[in-house]
Amino acid sequence: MSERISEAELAVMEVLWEESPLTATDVASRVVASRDWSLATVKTLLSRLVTKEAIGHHLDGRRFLYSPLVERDSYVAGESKRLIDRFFGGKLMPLVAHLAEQEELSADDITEIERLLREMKS
Amino acid sequence: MSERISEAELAVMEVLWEESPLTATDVASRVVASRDWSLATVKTLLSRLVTKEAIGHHLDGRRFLYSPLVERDSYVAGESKRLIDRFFGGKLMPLVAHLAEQEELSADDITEIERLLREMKS
DNA sequence: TCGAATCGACTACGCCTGTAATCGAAATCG
DNA sequence: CGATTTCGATTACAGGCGTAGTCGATTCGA
Repeated sequence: MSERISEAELAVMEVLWEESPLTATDVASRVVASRDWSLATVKTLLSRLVTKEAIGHHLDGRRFLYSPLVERDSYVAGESKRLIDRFFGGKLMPLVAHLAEQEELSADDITEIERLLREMKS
Repeated sequence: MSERISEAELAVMEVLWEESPLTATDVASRVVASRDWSLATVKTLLSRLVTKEAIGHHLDGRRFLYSPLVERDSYVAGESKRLIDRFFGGKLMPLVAHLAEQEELSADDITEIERLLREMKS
């Protein structure tokens, strides 16, 4: 099952998560906004992602249209869980505490989170 | 500044964060509890960590004693921030919301977080 | 129709990572 | 003292990753 998606590949995934299906050229032109890559590089990343079954492609005339097979939400969930498992014994609370200590959450942030939690309880 | 610590190297860091200074052999015997590595492997990881300046060593007789140079807290903070920046636009709230949606938060977790937030407000 | 552009496939190549083995110097054991 | 163990240092090597170039086929433009 799902191999790990690398940092560079992730930039490609983000593009496809935002809009799909896209051709390799379309992906490249969108990805170039954030990374200075050649078309060839983007093509390599696309084919590696196909191999990993993170994205799929189907022929449209003589080129491929690429689409994500992995949902952003589930990928993000997996990565979040990895982090929390590795560093916080699988518990979210210590993460929140940790972040709270590090960066100061604004009073508004706190109120917002509290509201969210209250909603979640019902 | 600080190069990235790899997954395997992290297992070594965890040992040293728990107890230090330690000799290579000591680290190896502790790390073997979780990963099935040879002493040689642990030594390689130690020397790579020294190169990366994630740990330091000083001679004790004819061997080295190794100690972390990077604090666990600041490393974890960095990794957490990376994740939150990459996936949640740098804001904590969406992470909490996300985990809530994935149902990775128990009712107890929520109560605990609420208590924590209340403390933080004062 | 013929050259130019484009496509996907394949190849390249250096660095990092995981996982060790080996080597020479030193120390310890007998 | 000589043999064995133990250290750190050096070397190894395959696979993944970042970053691309090249090639053969196709299609498009003139």
